[in-house]
Parts: sequence; C-alpha cells; structure tokens
Amino acid sequence: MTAPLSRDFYERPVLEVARELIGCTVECGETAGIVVETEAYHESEPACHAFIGLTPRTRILFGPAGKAYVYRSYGIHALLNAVCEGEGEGAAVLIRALKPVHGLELMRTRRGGLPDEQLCSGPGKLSQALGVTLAHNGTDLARGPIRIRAREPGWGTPGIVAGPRVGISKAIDLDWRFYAAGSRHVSKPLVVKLRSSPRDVRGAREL
DNA sequence: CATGGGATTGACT
DNA sequence: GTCAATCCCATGC
Repeated sequence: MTAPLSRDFYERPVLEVARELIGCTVECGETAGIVVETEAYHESEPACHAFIGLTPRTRILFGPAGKAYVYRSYGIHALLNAVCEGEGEGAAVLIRALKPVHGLELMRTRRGGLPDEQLCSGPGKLSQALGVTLAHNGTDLARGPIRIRAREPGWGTPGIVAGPRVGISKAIDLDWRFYAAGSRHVSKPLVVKLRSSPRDVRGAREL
C-alpha cells in the first residue's frame, strides 16, 4: 500500500492534479476504490463554485490544498472533491468514479446489491458506497477519515482520455473531464470515441 | 425572509 | 426518452 498523497501533490495546477489522481486509491473506513474518472474546476471559469468568489460555501475551496470539499447536490447527493492550487486560489478536482477494490460487500449493502461496475460509477454513487457525507467537508485527505493514496508504482501509467465535463451548463467547451481509457467503472457510456489515441500504455494495469 | 437553481440518480413511460 | 426527489446556499427584496 502506498502513502497518502501529501499537500504538495494537490498544491499544483488543478488540471495536472485531475489527471494524476487517475489510478490513485480513495479509502474511507473499510471501503476503497481506484479513481477512474475526475473533473477539474477552477475559479477562472463559471462552472466552478469558486467563480462567485469567497462565500461561506466556497471557503474550503479557497483554503489550503489537500482538503476534502464535500457539498450537497440536487438536495440529495454528497459530492467529493479534492481542493487544489495555493491558498487563496479556488480550485478542486471532483472525484467522479472509482473501481471498487475493498469492502465490496459493504458497498453492495449501501448501494442495494448492484453489480460491481455500478457501485461507484458516479460522484453521488461513490459517496454512497464509501459512506462520504457532508460531515467530511474540510477534512484532511492525507489524515482521514477519507484518505487518497498514490498509485501503485508497479502498475505503469494509466491511459487517460479527456473530454467535456458532465452535468454543467457553463464553460462546456473545456475538456476538463478525465477518465481511465477502457475502464468499465466510469460514470457514463463513452459517447465520444477516443479523440486521440492514448500514449503507449502497453503493460499498464487495466483500471 | 422568499425564491430559484443545481458538478445526480433512479424510477417510470 | 422524461421527471421528481430534496436541501444548501446565493441572491434579491
């Protein structure tokens, strides 16, 4: 098992972090999964909550990197983000899908006995499966209760595809969604075929 | 204080 | 394909 990612991993351009989080492991309690899909958000574009500036809600986004930003979506779901960039700069990576690796039985209990590919194949679903709630907002992702660990070194660099973000109405031109090429655990059927072939990833572990 | 709009999901036609 | 559920928070009066 690798070490939890420290603050300096997150204290970088949010697009870099969004790409590099693919293949890392998110754990919460007895459950864990490998990140297969992310989206980047930055205060400079209107789809980001931080676009409106510093408010009680966006306080976490403008704070130090490496914290969890968890907010309620559509009155129902808790969505998990990792705060990025330097203090005073509002940015975060939304974790959108995981490949379940630990605690699958508990995940099935929480998710209604669905097949493995549907346990964490969406931002609301993975929060439900891992037990992530609003109470985790502002907690440190290196210390827990939610932890994100680095990629397993032996697995190689995963193939990563970029495309438009899901479920937003502003800044839809930005290809700030990233997912593991070929993964069966991403949140949507892949409508758009690979627009560019991923780099040579032969030998990389399938996510 | 009242209103409106979601970084979604699952059930239903 | 359509649509309701449900709540936090930003905004405007």
